[in-house]
Amino acid sequence: MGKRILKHAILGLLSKKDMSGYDITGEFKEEIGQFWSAKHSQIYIELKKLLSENLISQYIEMSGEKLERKMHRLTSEGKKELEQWLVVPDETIETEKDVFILKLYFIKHIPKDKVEALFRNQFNIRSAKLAYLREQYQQIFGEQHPLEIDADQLGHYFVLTKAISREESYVKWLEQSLEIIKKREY
Amino acid sequence: MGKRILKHAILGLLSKKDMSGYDITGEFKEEIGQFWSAKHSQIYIELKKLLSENLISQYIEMSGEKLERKMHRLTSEGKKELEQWLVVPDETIETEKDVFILKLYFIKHIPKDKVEALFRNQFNIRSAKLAYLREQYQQIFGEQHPLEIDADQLGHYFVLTKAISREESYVKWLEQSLEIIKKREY
DNA sequence: CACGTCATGTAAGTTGTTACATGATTTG
DNA sequence: CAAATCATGTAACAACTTACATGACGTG
Repeated sequence: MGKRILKHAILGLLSKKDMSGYDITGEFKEEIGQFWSAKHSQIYIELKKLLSENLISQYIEMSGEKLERKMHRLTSEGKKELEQWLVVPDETIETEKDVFILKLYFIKHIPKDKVEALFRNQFNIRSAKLAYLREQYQQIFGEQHPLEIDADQLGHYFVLTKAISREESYVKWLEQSLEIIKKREY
Repeated sequence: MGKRILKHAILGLLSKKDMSGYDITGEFKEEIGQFWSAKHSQIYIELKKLLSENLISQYIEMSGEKLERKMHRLTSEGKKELEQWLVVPDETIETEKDVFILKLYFIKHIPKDKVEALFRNQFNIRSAKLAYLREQYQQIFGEQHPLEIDADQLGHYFVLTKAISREESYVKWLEQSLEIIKKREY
């Protein structure tokens, strides 16, 4: 048996408001997508499973004349399942896979100028991500003190600050490491 | 077509020295396992594929009287394939999945005392990991200056420092966030 | 009216996990 | 001699990706 994380991620998203498969797909392109995501093809299949497990119910909302939005709502069973899952501490943490670092492990086989190009590429991607996350933070929380943040927004606050912290640390490490590369003869 | 990352990870590991499937499994339990890993069941299958693609060759080494170690060695084709893969910059970065943060996003549905327990659990796991990584660093590099590290060890150096940096940042964020949780009434 | 987005789904293939299966070697 | 580790493999299942497939709606 797998850990059924997508199942619970969807239940969690539906706990905020009713959503269509399309809406859920969109959520995974926002901040929470920094920590979990799935493609629409997987989401539609999972929604069917959740329906058959009676954890969610479905109703149709019309978007215009003919375009159907299949909306999904947590059942009380679904809410219970979510609440139970949330409080279980995870004993193991999965490998946070990172192909760039994997490649660096084999740096011996990369020509020096190519190493610098790889670093610059990562630096650009990570910096852009960091800038985007900081902008999001500004827009949502501005200069608000964490103790004054609305309870409804607290989850969002933690996800954003964690993502920002992760990228800040990544960029810093990239800068330091590139300095070392540049100074070394190898 | 997938990105065949395990394929290239194995080619990379074999570029250092000949290894058995068991050895490779072991490597993924060491530092590089912080950034990529696979189970033995997947590794044996991948080795077969690499053999059929002529990227590696196989020979038998005896370990005792009857116990066979099937050793694998990069072919020149395999080395070429590795070197080509290493220099291609990755334009997209995959989601670094983290179930703890996913759960936190739904903090609204977690009782306050359980939140603290979840945080403490993560703190313990991450701190232990950090301590282990720092110990590894000390053992391998001691007080050595990064500019004096042997070229053969440079990949190892970057992987270790990145892992340490990641966990330091994680632990720091956990501490700050737990403080906020404790101070808030919610 | 073309293009981008909204909206849902299936099919085929790849990757990854857990469990099943077996036997040898080493160490206390 | 028991338990841990060494060593290799297969089977079944679960998770994930890419491509295929279709059609509606809104805006310039």
